[in-house]
Amino acid sequence: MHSPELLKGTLQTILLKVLKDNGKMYGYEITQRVKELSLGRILLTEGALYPALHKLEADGLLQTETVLMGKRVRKYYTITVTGKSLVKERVLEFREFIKTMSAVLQVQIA
Amino acid sequence: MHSPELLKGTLQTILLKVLKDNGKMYGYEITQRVKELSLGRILLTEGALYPALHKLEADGLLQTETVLMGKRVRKYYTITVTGKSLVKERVLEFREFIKTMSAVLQVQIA
DNA sequence: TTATATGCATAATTCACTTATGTATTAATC
DNA sequence: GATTAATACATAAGTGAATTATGCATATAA
Repeated sequence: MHSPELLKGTLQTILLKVLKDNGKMYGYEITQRVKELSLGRILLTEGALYPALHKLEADGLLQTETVLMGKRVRKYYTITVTGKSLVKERVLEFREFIKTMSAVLQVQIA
Repeated sequence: MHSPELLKGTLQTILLKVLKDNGKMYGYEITQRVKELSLGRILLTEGALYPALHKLEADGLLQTETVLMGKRVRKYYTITVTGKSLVKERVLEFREFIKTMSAVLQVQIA
């Protein structure tokens, strides 16, 4: 597991990117996908996940659709057009950040 | 300038690494060096810098020496042995974090 | 002489996160 | 058949590292 400190500020970007790449997903599914992609190193907590999703929805970056699976509720999230354009920026910004940090820490990346 | 969100959690690592690489330095000097290394993209604020330096000193990772330059006070910081071993870990941890994030965001690094 | 740069410091505030708690269904295990 | 783990959502309280604001003081440039 990574130090949670480093994760700060990356959650929105992660959520938007995963939703952009995987289409319609629900919260729990996102946590599993992120866990998988990160080889178990990023475990999203519910207390961070749901408020973040709600905020992204309120900001018009995601839209939702609630579905009843048997007796259980599932809330599916889809990225909006605005969300897609933002995620591009955010990922670019993250790459720039990595470059800058590599220069400051004098480390080789990749 | 980078989104300040991403910087969160990296300040201690930056301070320790810069001090490890450059030997004895004072606060203001560190801000200038980081600005230089980051090509102006990381501008450390005093409100973040000084409390962080004080904490690192309190934790035994840095040690200080106060010098009078004319009428002006300068507080020089040096990294301790404990600090040196920690900075190795932290930089490694940051590299791991980059790898993980690259996998999650599906971006090419370097 | 007035603004900018140098140099340190701390207090109030913000905000994204962690931790804790709550509710409920479904599947696996014993 | 009962209990545990996994699935699925949600919110509230607390934390802590940062930002913003403020304060003090010297040195240099315009």
